[in-house]
Amino acid sequence: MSGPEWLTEEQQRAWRAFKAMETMLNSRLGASLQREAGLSPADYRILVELSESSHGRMRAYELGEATQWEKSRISHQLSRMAQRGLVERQQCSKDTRYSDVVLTETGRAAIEAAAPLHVANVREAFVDALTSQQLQAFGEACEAILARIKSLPT
Amino acid sequence: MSGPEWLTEEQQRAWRAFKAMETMLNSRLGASLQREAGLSPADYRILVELSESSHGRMRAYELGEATQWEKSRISHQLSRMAQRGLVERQQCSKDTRYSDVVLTETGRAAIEAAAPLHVANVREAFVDALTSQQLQAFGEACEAILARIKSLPT
DNA sequence: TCCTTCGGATTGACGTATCAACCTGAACGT
DNA sequence: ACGTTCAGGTTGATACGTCAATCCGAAGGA
Repeated sequence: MSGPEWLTEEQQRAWRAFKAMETMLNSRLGASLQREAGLSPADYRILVELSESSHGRMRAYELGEATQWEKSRISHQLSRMAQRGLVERQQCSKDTRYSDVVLTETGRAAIEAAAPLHVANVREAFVDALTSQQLQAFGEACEAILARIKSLPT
Repeated sequence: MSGPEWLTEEQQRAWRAFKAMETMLNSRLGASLQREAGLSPADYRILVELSESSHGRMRAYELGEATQWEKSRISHQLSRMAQRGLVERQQCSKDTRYSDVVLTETGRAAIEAAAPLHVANVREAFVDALTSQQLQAFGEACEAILARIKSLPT
Protein backbone atom coordinates (compact mmCIF):
# COMPACT_ATOMS: atom_id res chain seq x y z
CA MET A 1 0.00 0.00 0.00
CA SER A 2 2.41 2.65 -1.16
CA GLY A 3 1.33 6.23 -1.72
CA PRO A 4 2.45 9.77 -2.29
CA GLU A 5 5.21 11.12 -0.17
CA TRP A 6 3.06 13.42 1.92
CA LEU A 7 -0.27 13.28 3.67
CA THR A 8 -3.37 15.02 2.39
CA GLU A 9 -4.70 18.06 4.23
CA GLU A 10 -7.32 15.92 5.90
CA GLN A 11 -4.92 13.25 6.99
CA GLN A 12 -2.49 15.77 8.30
CA ARG A 13 -5.19 17.58 10.20
CA ALA A 14 -6.30 14.39 11.91
CA TRP A 15 -2.76 13.39 12.73
CA ARG A 16 -1.81 16.74 14.19
CA ALA A 17 -5.00 16.94 16.21
CA PHE A 18 -4.26 13.52 17.59
CA LYS A 19 -0.71 14.41 18.60
CA ALA A 20 -1.76 17.68 20.17
CA MET A 21 -4.59 16.02 22.05
CA GLU A 22 -2.28 13.30 23.27
CA THR A 23 0.22 15.81 24.59
CA MET A 24 -2.32 17.89 26.46
CA LEU A 25 -4.30 15.00 27.84
CA ASN A 26 -1.24 13.20 29.13
CA SER A 27 0.21 16.27 30.67
CA ARG A 28 -3.08 17.12 32.37
CA LEU A 29 -3.76 13.65 33.71
CA GLY A 30 -0.17 13.08 34.72
CA ALA A 31 0.15 16.33 36.60
CA SER A 32 -3.08 15.76 38.48
CA LEU A 33 -2.10 12.24 39.44
CA GLN A 34 1.25 13.43 40.68
CA ARG A 35 -0.11 16.41 42.56
CA GLU A 36 -3.14 14.80 44.17
CA ALA A 37 -1.97 11.24 44.70
CA GLY A 38 1.81 11.32 44.53
CA LEU A 39 1.84 8.73 41.76
CA SER A 40 3.33 8.83 38.30
CA PRO A 41 1.25 7.51 35.41
CA ALA A 42 3.55 4.50 35.35
CA ASP A 43 3.00 3.86 39.06
CA TYR A 44 -0.71 4.12 38.53
CA ARG A 45 -0.73 1.69 35.67
CA ILE A 46 1.18 -0.97 37.56
CA LEU A 47 -0.97 -0.54 40.63
CA VAL A 48 -4.14 -0.90 38.57
CA GLU A 49 -2.95 -4.16 37.07
CA LEU A 50 -1.90 -5.54 40.43
CA SER A 51 -5.03 -4.49 42.24
CA GLU A 52 -7.20 -6.11 39.57
CA SER A 53 -5.33 -9.39 39.83
CA SER A 54 -6.51 -12.14 42.11
CA HIS A 55 -4.49 -11.57 45.28
CA GLY A 56 -2.59 -8.47 44.37
CA ARG A 57 0.10 -10.77 43.07
CA MET A 58 1.49 -11.14 39.58
CA ARG A 59 4.63 -12.21 37.82
CA ALA A 60 6.73 -9.49 36.28
CA TYR A 61 6.12 -11.29 33.03
CA GLU A 62 2.37 -10.92 33.34
CA LEU A 63 2.77 -7.24 34.04
CA GLY A 64 4.75 -7.00 30.85
CA GLU A 65 1.99 -8.71 28.90
CA ALA A 66 -0.68 -6.53 30.40
CA THR A 67 1.09 -3.24 29.86
CA GLN A 68 3.00 -4.09 26.72
CA TRP A 69 6.07 -2.53 28.28
CA GLU A 70 9.59 -3.74 27.74
CA LYS A 71 10.88 -6.04 30.38
CA SER A 72 13.60 -3.67 31.48
CA ARG A 73 11.07 -0.92 31.90
CA ILE A 74 9.02 -3.19 34.12
CA SER A 75 12.06 -4.10 36.12
CA HIS A 76 13.22 -0.54 36.71
CA GLN A 77 9.72 0.56 37.54
CA LEU A 78 9.25 -2.22 40.08
CA SER A 79 12.57 -1.40 41.70
CA ARG A 80 11.51 2.18 42.28
CA MET A 81 8.09 1.16 43.52
CA ALA A 82 9.59 -1.41 45.86
CA GLN A 83 11.90 1.26 47.22
CA ARG A 84 8.87 3.34 48.11
CA GLY A 85 7.02 0.42 49.60
CA LEU A 86 4.23 0.29 47.03
CA VAL A 87 5.02 -3.25 46.00
CA GLU A 88 7.16 -6.07 47.29
CA ARG A 89 9.32 -8.44 45.31
CA GLN A 90 9.28 -12.09 46.17
CA GLN A 91 11.08 -15.07 44.75
CA CYS A 92 8.97 -17.74 43.20
CA SER A 93 9.78 -20.79 45.25
CA LYS A 94 11.59 -23.48 43.29
CA ASP A 95 12.52 -21.32 40.33
CA THR A 96 14.50 -18.27 41.22
CA ARG A 97 14.34 -16.97 37.69
CA TYR A 98 10.81 -15.80 38.06
CA SER A 99 9.95 -13.03 40.42
CA ASP A 100 6.58 -12.43 41.94
CA VAL A 101 5.35 -8.96 42.65
CA VAL A 102 2.94 -8.34 45.49
CA LEU A 103 0.87 -5.29 46.24
CA THR A 104 1.57 -3.99 49.74
CA GLU A 105 -0.99 -2.41 52.02
CA THR A 106 0.56 0.94 51.22
CA GLY A 107 0.20 0.22 47.54
CA ARG A 108 -3.41 -0.79 47.85
CA ALA A 109 -4.20 2.31 49.84
CA ALA A 110 -2.49 4.46 47.22
CA ILE A 111 -4.42 3.05 44.30
CA GLU A 112 -7.71 3.16 46.13
CA ALA A 113 -7.17 6.79 46.95
CA ALA A 114 -6.02 7.69 43.47
CA ALA A 115 -8.51 5.82 41.32
CA PRO A 116 -11.65 7.90 41.89
CA LEU A 117 -9.73 11.12 41.30
CA HIS A 118 -8.18 9.77 38.16
CA VAL A 119 -11.44 8.44 36.82
CA ALA A 120 -13.05 11.80 37.43
CA ASN A 121 -10.29 13.46 35.45
CA VAL A 122 -10.65 11.02 32.59
CA ARG A 123 -14.36 11.65 32.50
CA GLU A 124 -13.94 15.38 32.64
CA ALA A 125 -11.34 15.74 29.92
CA PHE A 126 -12.09 12.77 27.68
CA VAL A 127 -15.47 11.11 28.11
CA ASP A 128 -17.46 14.29 28.56
CA ALA A 129 -15.82 15.88 25.54
CA LEU A 130 -17.55 13.47 23.17
CA THR A 131 -21.07 12.40 22.39
CA SER A 132 -21.84 8.79 23.00
CA GLN A 133 -21.67 8.09 19.25
CA GLN A 134 -18.38 9.88 18.98
CA LEU A 135 -16.94 7.92 21.85
CA GLN A 136 -18.06 4.69 20.26
CA ALA A 137 -16.52 5.62 16.91
CA PHE A 138 -13.35 6.84 18.57
CA GLY A 139 -12.93 3.58 20.44
CA GLU A 140 -13.48 1.58 17.28
CA ALA A 141 -10.92 3.65 15.43
CA CYS A 142 -8.38 3.00 18.18
CA GLU A 143 -9.10 -0.70 17.99
CA ALA A 144 -8.66 -0.64 14.23
CA ILE A 145 -5.29 1.08 14.55
CA LEU A 146 -4.26 -1.37 17.21
CA ALA A 147 -5.23 -4.31 15.04
CA ARG A 148 -3.43 -2.81 12.09
CA ILE A 149 -0.22 -2.37 14.04
CA LYS A 150 -0.36 -5.90 15.35
CA SER A 151 -0.74 -7.17 11.81
CA LEU A 152 2.35 -5.35 10.59
CA PRO A 153 5.84 -6.85 10.56
CA THR A 154 7.94 -5.67 13.44
CA MET B 1 -20.84 17.54 35.31
CA SER B 2 -20.43 15.02 38.11
CA GLY B 3 -21.22 11.36 37.60
CA PRO B 4 -20.88 7.91 39.02
CA GLU B 5 -17.55 6.89 40.37
CA TRP B 6 -16.67 4.51 37.56
CA LEU B 7 -16.87 4.44 33.81
CA THR B 8 -19.40 2.38 31.88
CA GLU B 9 -18.25 -0.64 29.95
CA GLU B 10 -18.32 1.34 26.73
CA GLN B 11 -16.41 4.26 28.11
CA GLN B 12 -13.83 2.02 29.65
CA ARG B 13 -13.42 0.08 26.46
CA ALA B 14 -12.81 3.24 24.45
CA TRP B 15 -10.40 4.58 27.03
CA ARG B 16 -8.37 1.41 27.26
CA ALA B 17 -8.24 1.03 23.50
CA PHE B 18 -6.97 4.56 23.25
CA LYS B 19 -4.24 4.03 25.81
CA ALA B 20 -3.14 0.76 24.26
CA MET B 21 -3.10 2.27 20.80
CA GLU B 22 -1.12 5.23 22.02
CA THR B 23 1.49 3.00 23.59
CA MET B 24 2.00 0.80 20.57
CA LEU B 25 1.91 3.58 18.03
CA ASN B 26 4.41 5.71 19.89
CA SER B 27 6.74 2.86 20.50
CA ARG B 28 6.60 1.81 16.86
CA LEU B 29 7.09 5.27 15.40
CA GLY B 30 9.74 6.21 17.93
CA ALA B 31 11.79 3.10 17.40
CA SER B 32 11.71 3.47 13.64
CA LEU B 33 12.71 7.11 13.82
CA GLN B 34 15.59 6.27 16.10
CA ARG B 35 16.75 3.28 14.11
CA GLU B 36 16.46 4.69 10.62
CA ALA B 37 17.21 8.34 11.17
CA GLY B 38 18.99 8.59 14.51
CA LEU B 39 16.40 11.04 15.82
CA SER B 40 14.21 10.93 18.88
CA PRO B 41 10.57 11.93 18.54
CA ALA B 42 11.44 15.14 20.35
CA ASP B 43 14.29 15.88 17.95
CA TYR B 44 11.96 15.27 15.06
CA ARG B 45 9.30 17.58 16.39
CA ILE B 46 11.68 20.46 16.90
CA LEU B 47 13.25 19.98 13.49
CA VAL B 48 9.83 19.98 11.83
CA GLU B 49 8.89 23.25 13.45
CA LEU B 50 12.18 24.88 12.55
CA SER B 51 12.21 23.63 8.99
CA GLU B 52 8.69 24.94 8.42
CA SER B 53 9.60 28.38 9.70
CA SER B 54 10.74 31.11 7.36
CA HIS B 55 14.51 30.86 7.50
CA GLY B 56 14.96 27.91 9.77
CA ARG B 57 15.04 30.38 12.62
CA MET B 58 12.72 30.72 15.59
CA ARG B 59 12.73 32.01 19.11
CA ALA B 60 12.70 29.43 21.87
CA TYR B 61 9.45 31.02 22.92
CA GLU B 62 7.84 30.32 19.57
CA LEU B 63 8.96 26.72 19.74
CA GLY B 64 7.26 26.52 23.09
CA GLU B 65 4.04 27.90 21.63
CA ALA B 66 4.13 25.55 18.70
CA THR B 67 4.85 22.41 20.67
CA GLN B 68 3.06 23.28 23.88
CA TRP B 69 6.09 22.06 25.79
CA GLU B 70 7.34 23.57 29.00
CA LYS B 71 10.07 26.11 28.58
CA SER B 72 12.58 24.02 30.50
CA ARG B 73 11.89 21.08 28.29
CA ILE B 74 12.55 23.23 25.25
CA SER B 75 15.76 24.48 26.77
CA HIS B 76 17.11 21.05 27.65
CA GLN B 77 16.13 19.67 24.28
CA LEU B 78 17.84 22.51 22.44
CA SER B 79 20.99 22.03 24.50
CA ARG B 80 21.19 18.39 23.49
CA MET B 81 20.47 19.18 19.87
CA ALA B 82 23.03 21.97 19.80
CA GLN B 83 25.60 19.57 21.24
CA ARG B 84 24.98 17.28 18.29
CA GLY B 85 25.08 20.11 15.79
CA LEU B 86 21.44 19.90 14.70
CA VAL B 87 20.67 23.46 15.73
CA GLU B 88 22.63 26.50 16.77
CA ARG B 89 21.83 28.96 19.51
CA GLN B 90 22.24 32.64 18.82
CA GLN B 91 21.68 35.71 20.89
CA CYS B 92 19.07 38.12 19.72
CA SER B 93 21.01 41.29 19.13
CA LYS B 94 20.07 44.11 21.51
CA ASP B 95 18.19 41.96 23.95
CA THR B 96 20.20 39.13 25.36
CA ARG B 97 17.20 37.72 27.19
CA TYR B 98 15.79 36.19 24.06
CA SER B 99 17.58 33.41 22.28
CA ASP B 100 17.21 32.56 18.65
CA VAL B 101 17.49 29.03 17.43
CA VAL B 102 18.74 28.32 13.94
CA LEU B 103 18.59 25.12 11.95
CA THR B 104 22.05 24.05 10.82
CA GLU B 105 22.83 22.35 7.55
CA THR B 106 23.21 19.12 9.45
CA GLY B 107 19.82 19.62 11.00
CA ARG B 108 18.16 20.33 7.71
CA ALA B 109 19.73 17.27 6.16
CA ALA B 110 18.54 15.16 9.08
CA ILE B 111 14.93 16.26 8.86
CA GLU B 112 14.84 15.96 5.10
CA ALA B 113 16.11 12.42 5.32
CA ALA B 114 13.80 11.47 8.17
CA ALA B 115 10.53 13.01 7.04
CA PRO B 116 9.59 10.70 4.16
CA LEU B 117 10.34 7.63 6.28
CA HIS B 118 8.33 8.95 9.15
CA VAL B 119 5.39 9.94 6.98
CA ALA B 120 5.39 6.48 5.45
CA ASN B 121 5.25 4.98 8.91
CA VAL B 122 2.40 7.23 9.95
CA ARG B 123 0.50 6.27 6.86
CA GLU B 124 1.15 2.61 7.31
CA ALA B 125 0.17 2.35 10.95
CA PHE B 126 -2.39 5.12 11.32
CA VAL B 127 -3.87 6.51 8.12
CA ASP B 128 -4.23 3.20 6.34
CA ALA B 129 -5.84 1.59 9.37
CA LEU B 130 -8.96 3.73 9.00
CA THR B 131 -11.51 4.46 6.32
CA SER B 132 -11.68 8.03 5.18
CA GLN B 133 -14.87 8.56 7.21
CA GLN B 134 -13.27 7.02 10.26
CA LEU B 135 -10.25 9.25 9.92
CA GLN B 136 -12.46 12.28 9.64
CA ALA B 137 -14.45 11.33 12.71
CA PHE B 138 -11.32 10.46 14.64
CA GLY B 139 -9.79 13.84 13.87
CA GLU B 140 -12.93 15.63 14.94
CA ALA B 141 -13.04 13.71 18.18
CA CYS B 142 -9.45 14.69 18.91
CA GLU B 143 -10.28 18.31 18.23
CA ALA B 144 -13.28 18.10 20.52
CA ILE B 145 -11.15 16.70 23.33
CA LEU B 146 -8.56 19.37 22.73
CA ALA B 147 -11.16 22.10 22.85
CA ARG B 148 -12.64 20.60 26.00
CA ILE B 149 -9.30 20.55 27.76
CA LYS B 150 -8.54 24.11 26.79
CA SER B 151 -11.87 25.16 28.23
CA LEU B 152 -11.20 23.57 31.60
CA PRO B 153 -9.57 25.36 34.53
CA THR B 154 -5.93 24.53 34.88
C1' DT C 1 17.20 57.48 40.33
C1' DC C 2 16.11 53.57 42.58
C1' DC C 3 13.56 49.66 43.13
C1' DT C 4 10.29 46.36 42.03
C1' DT C 5 8.06 43.45 38.92
C1' DC C 6 7.76 40.58 35.22
C1' DG C 7 8.51 37.20 31.56
C1' DG C 8 11.84 34.60 28.67
C1' DA C 9 15.39 31.54 29.44
C1' DT C 10 18.69 28.46 31.94
C1' DT C 11 20.19 25.20 35.43
C1' DG C 12 20.37 21.12 38.64
C1' DA C 13 18.23 17.46 40.68
C1' DC C 14 15.53 13.78 40.29
C1' DG C 15 12.40 10.43 38.26
C1' DT C 16 11.52 7.97 34.00
C1' DA C 17 12.35 5.29 29.27
C1' DT C 18 15.26 2.73 26.14
C1' DC C 19 18.95 0.03 24.54
C1' DA C 20 22.42 -3.39 24.87
C1' DA C 21 24.71 -6.55 27.63
C1' DC C 22 24.39 -9.88 30.84
C1' DC C 23 22.80 -13.54 34.36
C1' DT C 24 20.28 -17.60 35.43
C1' DG C 25 18.18 -21.96 35.25
C1' DA C 26 14.85 -24.97 32.56
C1' DA C 27 14.29 -27.69 28.46
C1' DC C 28 15.97 -30.12 24.75
C1' DG C 29 19.05 -32.91 21.72
C1' DT C 30 22.85 -35.90 21.35
C1' DA D 1 25.98 -36.42 31.31
C1' DC D 2 27.00 -32.54 28.51
C1' DG D 3 26.31 -28.54 25.93
C1' DT D 4 23.32 -25.40 23.54
C1' DT D 5 19.38 -22.70 23.29
C1' DC D 6 16.04 -19.99 25.13
C1' DA D 7 13.05 -16.96 27.97
C1' DG D 8 12.44 -14.23 32.18
C1' DG D 9 14.83 -10.93 34.67
C1' DT D 10 18.41 -7.54 36.07
C1' DT D 11 21.80 -3.97 35.39
C1' DG D 12 24.25 0.27 33.68
C1' DA D 13 24.63 3.89 30.47
C1' DT D 14 22.47 7.37 28.34
C1' DA D 15 18.73 10.21 26.79
C1' DC D 16 14.43 12.43 28.09
C1' DG D 17 10.77 15.11 31.04
C1' DT D 18 9.42 17.80 35.11
C1' DC D 19 9.79 20.60 38.94
C1' DA D 20 11.66 24.31 41.61
C1' DA D 21 15.00 27.72 41.85
C1' DT D 22 17.50 31.16 39.59
C1' DC D 23 19.33 34.56 36.21
C1' DC D 24 18.72 38.57 33.48
C1' DG D 25 17.31 42.74 31.43
C1' DA D 26 13.19 45.62 30.05
C1' DA D 27 9.38 48.31 31.70
C1' DG D 28 6.95 50.91 35.02
C1' DG D 29 6.16 53.42 39.45
C1' DA D 30 7.38 56.45 43.32
